[in-house]
Amino acid sequence: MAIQVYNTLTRKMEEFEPLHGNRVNMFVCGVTPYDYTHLGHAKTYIAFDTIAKYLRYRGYSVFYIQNVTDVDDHLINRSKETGESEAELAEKFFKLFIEDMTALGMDSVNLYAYATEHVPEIVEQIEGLIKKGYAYESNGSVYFEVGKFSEFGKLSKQVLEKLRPGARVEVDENKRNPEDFALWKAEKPGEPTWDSPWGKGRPGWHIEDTAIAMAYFGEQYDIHGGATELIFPHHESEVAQAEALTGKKPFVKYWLHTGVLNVKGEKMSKSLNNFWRVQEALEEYEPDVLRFFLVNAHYRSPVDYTDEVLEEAKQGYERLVETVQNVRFALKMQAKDERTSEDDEVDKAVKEVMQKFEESMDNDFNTREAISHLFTFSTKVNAALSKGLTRESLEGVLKAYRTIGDVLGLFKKGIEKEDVVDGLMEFLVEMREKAREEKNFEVSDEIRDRLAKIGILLEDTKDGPRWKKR
RNA sequence: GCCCGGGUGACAGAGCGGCUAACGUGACCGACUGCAGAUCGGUUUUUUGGGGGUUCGACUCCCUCCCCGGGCACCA
Repeated sequence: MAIQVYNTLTRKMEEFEPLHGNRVNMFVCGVTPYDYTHLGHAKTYIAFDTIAKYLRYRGYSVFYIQNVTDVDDHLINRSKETGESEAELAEKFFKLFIEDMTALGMDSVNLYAYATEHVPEIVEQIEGLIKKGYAYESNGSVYFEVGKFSEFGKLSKQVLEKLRPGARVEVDENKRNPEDFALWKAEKPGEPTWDSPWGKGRPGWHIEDTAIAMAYFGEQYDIHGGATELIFPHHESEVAQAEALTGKKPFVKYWLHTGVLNVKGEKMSKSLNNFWRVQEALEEYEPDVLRFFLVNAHYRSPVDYTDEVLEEAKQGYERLVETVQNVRFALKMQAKDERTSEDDEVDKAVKEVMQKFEESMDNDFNTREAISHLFTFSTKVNAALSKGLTRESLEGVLKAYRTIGDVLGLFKKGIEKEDVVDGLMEFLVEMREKAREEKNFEVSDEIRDRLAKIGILLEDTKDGPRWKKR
C-alpha cells in the first residue's frame, strides 16, 4: 500500500508518488528569527520532522530544506528597538530556534537556506517575471501583478474579486492594483539593502521561498509544508510566482498544512501575546513529553493547549516509557531460556504493531492512530511480562519501540542504557533489601523516601527491586 | 461579506455506508504488595450540534440552520 497524503491543492487524499522515483524534495517554511520559538512553531516543525522521518523509514531519499527569513519587517523593527543589527538578531534567534527544536528531537532538515544568501537567485527570478510581463517596476520596487495570473486563488480557493471587501490591503500608490504584492522593496533609510537592477533594496516576503526551492529542486518539486495560516497569501503567492515564471504546473505536487496550536480557543501567536516559549515549556516538562503531546494529534488538526491536556500527555507518555523500562528490567533480571506460548503471543503482537503503525502512518501520517496501537501493544507486553519471556522476544519488543520511537522522535531516554550511577544504586538497593529481610521497614522506607526526594523511584517487584529516574 | 476546517462520552480525541463508536486521561472495584509504586483484569457515561433528504440501513453521503476555530494581503 502506498502512502496517502491530504493535498491542500486538491482538497483530497492522494496517493503519494514523488516526481523523481525515490527522491523526495521537501520544503517547509522556516522561521523569521526575530524572537523566541514558541510551542505553536514547534507543532509545525515537529510535524514535518516526523513526516520526513517516516518517509525515510519507508525508503525515500528525502532532501528537506527549511528557509530562514533573515531579512523582513519584524527583524528591522526589532533591530531598531534593541540596537542589534538584523544579522546579529537573526543569528541569535536562529541559534535558539535550533537549540529548542533539537531538544524536541528535530534533526531531519538537510539544509537551512538563508534568504540573504540567495539574493542573486531572487533577483534573477524577479527579472524573469518582469520579462514575462507578470511583474512591473515602480519607483525602485517591483510588484507582482496578481490580475495577470488567471489561476490566482487556486490553492486557497479564493476568488480575487471577493477578497477585496474587508481586506486590509496596505495602501501604496506605487502599486497598480491593491492586491499586487512586492517582489522587491526599494531602499528605505536605515534598512539593510542589496544591489539590484532596480537600485538598492531588499526581497519581498514570498519570493525567497520560490527562489530557494528552484535553486535546489528545479522548477517543480514534491512537498511544500507550512501551517494553515500561510496558505493565503503566502503560499498562494508562491504558486503564482513560480508558475507564472516557468509555466510548469503544478509548482508543488503536494501542499501539506498543519493545524495551528490554540490557547483557550484562540491561535497561539505573538500578536495575541498568549504564546508559550519552548524554553519555558521545557522548564516544566520533559522534552519527550512535549514532543509526545505534539505528535499525539493528527498534524492537520488544530490542537488546544491547556495544562490538563499536557498533564494527560505526560501520564500517557509515561505509561509507554514505563513499559519500555519494564522490558529492559525483565531483560536484565528474568529472561527465560525456554520459549512458551507467551513468546508466540508477544512475537505476534510485535508484528501486528509494526504493521498497524505503518498502516496508520501511510494514512496521511496519522500519528495519533499510530500511537493508539502502541498503547494496545504496551498492554499486551505488560501482561505477558508477568509470565516471563525469552531474551529474543524481549529484544523483539524493544526493537519495535526503538523503530517506532525513532520515527516519532520518542523513547530515546527509555531505551538507552543507564549510566554509572548503576553501581551506586546497586549497593543502596542491596542495603535496603537486607533491612527488609530483617523486617526493618523503618530503614528500608527511609532509603526509599530519601531516594524519592532526589528523583529516584524505587519499586519492589516480584522479580526483585528496581529503580528509575523520574 | 467571502474562502477553508471542525462540532462524537466527565475530559481529550480517532475511525467507518451495516460489526462491542478506537486509544488515552480521570473516577471506581478487584488481583498483586509489609507499605508504596508499577502492572494486569473489570466497571463507568455517548442513538456522534439541530432539522430535513438519499438509502434496506447514516456518526459516516447530500441540503439547510446554529455554534466554534483559521484565513482574507503581518504570522509556523
